[in-house]
Amino acid sequence: MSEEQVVQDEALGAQQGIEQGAYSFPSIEARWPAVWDELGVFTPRDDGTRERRYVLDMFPYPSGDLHMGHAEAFAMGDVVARYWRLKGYDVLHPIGWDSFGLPAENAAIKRNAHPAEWTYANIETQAASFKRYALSLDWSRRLHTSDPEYYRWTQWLFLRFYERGLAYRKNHPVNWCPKDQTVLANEQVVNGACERCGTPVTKKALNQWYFKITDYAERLLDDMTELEGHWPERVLAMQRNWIGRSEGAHVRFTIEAEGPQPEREVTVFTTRPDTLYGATFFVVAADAELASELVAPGQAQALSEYQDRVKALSEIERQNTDREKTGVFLGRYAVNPLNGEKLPVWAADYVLAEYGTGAIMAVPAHDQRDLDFAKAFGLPVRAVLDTGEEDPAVSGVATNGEGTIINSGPLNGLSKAEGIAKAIEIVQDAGTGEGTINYRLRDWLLSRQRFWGAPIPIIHCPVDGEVPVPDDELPVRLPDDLRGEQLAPKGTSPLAAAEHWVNVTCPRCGGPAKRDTDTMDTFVDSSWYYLRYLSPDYTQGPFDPEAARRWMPVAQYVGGVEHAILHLLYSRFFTKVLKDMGLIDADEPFAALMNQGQVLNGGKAMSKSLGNGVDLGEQLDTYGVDAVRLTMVFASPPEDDVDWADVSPSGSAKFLARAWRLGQDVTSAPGTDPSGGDRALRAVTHRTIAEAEELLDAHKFNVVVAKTMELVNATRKAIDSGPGGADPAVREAVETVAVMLSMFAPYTAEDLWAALGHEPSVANAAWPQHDPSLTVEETVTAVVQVAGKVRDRLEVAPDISEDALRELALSSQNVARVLDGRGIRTVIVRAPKLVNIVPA
RNA sequence: GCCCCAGUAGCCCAAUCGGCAGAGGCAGCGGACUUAAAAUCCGCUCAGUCAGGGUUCGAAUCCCUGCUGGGGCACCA
Repeated sequence: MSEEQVVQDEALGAQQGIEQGAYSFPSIEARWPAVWDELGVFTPRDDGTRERRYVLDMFPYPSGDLHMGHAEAFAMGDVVARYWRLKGYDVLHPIGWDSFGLPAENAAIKRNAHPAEWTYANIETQAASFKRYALSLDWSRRLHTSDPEYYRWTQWLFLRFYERGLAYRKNHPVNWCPKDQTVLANEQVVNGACERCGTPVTKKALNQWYFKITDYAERLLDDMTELEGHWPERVLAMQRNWIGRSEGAHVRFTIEAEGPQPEREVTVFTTRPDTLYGATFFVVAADAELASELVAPGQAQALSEYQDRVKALSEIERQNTDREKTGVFLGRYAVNPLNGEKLPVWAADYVLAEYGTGAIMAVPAHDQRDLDFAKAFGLPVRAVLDTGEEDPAVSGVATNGEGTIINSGPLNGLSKAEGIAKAIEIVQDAGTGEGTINYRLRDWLLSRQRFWGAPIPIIHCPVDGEVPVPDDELPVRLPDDLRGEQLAPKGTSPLAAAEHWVNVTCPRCGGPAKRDTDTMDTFVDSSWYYLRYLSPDYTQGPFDPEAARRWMPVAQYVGGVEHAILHLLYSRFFTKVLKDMGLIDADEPFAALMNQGQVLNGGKAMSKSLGNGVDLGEQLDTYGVDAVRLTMVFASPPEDDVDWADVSPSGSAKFLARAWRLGQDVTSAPGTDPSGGDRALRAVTHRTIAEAEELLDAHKFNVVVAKTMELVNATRKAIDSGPGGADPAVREAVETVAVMLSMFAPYTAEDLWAALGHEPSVANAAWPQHDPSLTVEETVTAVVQVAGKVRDRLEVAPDISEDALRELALSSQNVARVLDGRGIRTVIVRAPKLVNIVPA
């Protein structure tokens, strides 16, 4: 018996299994998964016969079972995947797990186990839940980032980045979470606290690995223009903000010799070179090496005490912008290259070591922070910009807007913009500066002192220094004999304790050497997983470049807005590097992005601490998969939050039963020509199809559900009190309902499709073509307004001429009565819908 | 403090180009069916669009101001 035959027989069996009468979601849910698997409905053909579309949901982290948030996000992605499949695209919709990460490690410590045990057990639980949830996924491409066959390629990519100078190590003060005992990227510090556990972050100087994402700042920013209109505007805004491009100038100031200290140059970054003449002092970041280098011997003690005070502050205190300005004079003077003026050099914590050059020229008259500092230490304030506002020295309010430049020699009389251009010209000619662009973006700190991640494939040799692990020795596997307490955070990586693992011979000189004991940030794993799906078994590289050419970029990416910066920025960075390596053609990984909203309960995010969580499994048991999915989609537009207390899964279940019952009332045979069917119902059907297409393209899924409900209502009416269930239009309508529902309620739709006498799967049905001749109204209601108020309605032909409509409107009794003899000033005609008569 | 988004029936939400404020659902009310109830079916009620001003023949829609809610950034020179 052929495989096809088996499938058909099973489908037939399923069809016969449908009982007349009640809609019962448990039996429907039991009927179809095996059929879908058998048919391979959701495996892309990848043979070029159809246009390819790649739909991707952000892959889950395996912490316990799926929750309501997953249910929402994946329901949305599945609508897109299923819609595109109906439209005839070859859809790739894969799934996998982001399975490295801290929670697994913490669980392992608690249970004296290996993180893999907890991780893979949770993955199996989630996989089963995904299958129950009837997502149209291609399971054959499943991946887990913690599999050696996956992280082998994460390590391979690290080495390619290393070769290109994009991965490097430096000793530097970094964000440190005292609780998780690991470093954090800037992106993982929220309001001075650890994004994950909320512990206030401290600074610690450590030798750490970085990716040089700053090399790509400009492209990351510029290429956003091609995402415009396809990504949520706020995500683009957040990324722009994070990259933080600002135009200005580098200006070199000479620091005069002082005692044993020689003369040297220090560069500042400023966005306002037009105010150079207003500089009255000079400030370097207190925590930068520069401060210690510059300080005159007599002030060294004072600086050191100040630095201790600054270090004692938590990041939260430090970031409080209301704080009094503090600082210490360094006993040195900087020479303003424009006017030769000597400016005292101070160290202060309001200047950030990380931004610009870590040194600024202070222009108190036109910068509020500088002004606050000047006031605190009695430094002079000189206005060089006349903005018409009160003198900042008097008002205490810095004037930073537009104005005319004064007290500034060659810049006098110029506007702000002219002054900036002129000042840059002057310093450039003098060789003391140049126009430049500065970015707020910092390099990505990727090393972590934790166990459950991809080991950094570097060997440290006392002779050869950093030596990359040769490609053919990848993956550098995690040792599998560390468990429980051995994994506990101690400030250095737990891997350091695995001596048999750490001690190796140097690949270059053969001498004794040690492995790098840090692991990579899990965001490295997730920065390229969308490529691995394209050729999950490929062994010649992280992915088959040919497959990437066929499928990239992702046509629709779906996920939460919480990744607006982190994951999405990193993935964009990886894509650009891979393009530079010639491995892919795409500049951007995700052509379109949809952020689904959160699922709330009673106005609040669900959380354990609030005790207001709604259990997904219980919802599925009570209302059925389809009702939960439909509720998610129908509640609001995808990007809006859904408050589970405001919606009605029981209502959804009722509707699905109502739709399903239609199938039992269709008495015509499959394949019946609808053309002789009830005209009114056909009009509703075809209008629904036409509207649904536009609405789906605009992601207004909730409205598509509403339109489907209308069609169900109209069909019910046609059956009960219209032409009856034998009318061919009724079959056409119910078939359309089945196709529409297949995007939101796959089980019910499949059952309905079978009840109509069709072979599975409805997911393979073609998108119905709407017939425009059926959607044309025979008459339309034209509204007649007098002075904007509706005074009459006329039934007219849709193609009525303006003149004819004007005539009709003007002869209306109601209009004459309202006008009451007044003259007419003008008549606006918008045929065929409206006439507005404006009285004199 | 700065920036962005959103405010439409009791509630969730619709409303192409500026053209009848209402598609759908929840809740509520009434009716049919039933010995009764559930389920099902049918029907009904409900706002003038956060407030104020402007543009327009005409504004939920465009502009300005404010209020409320949500989000982002926050000593970034």
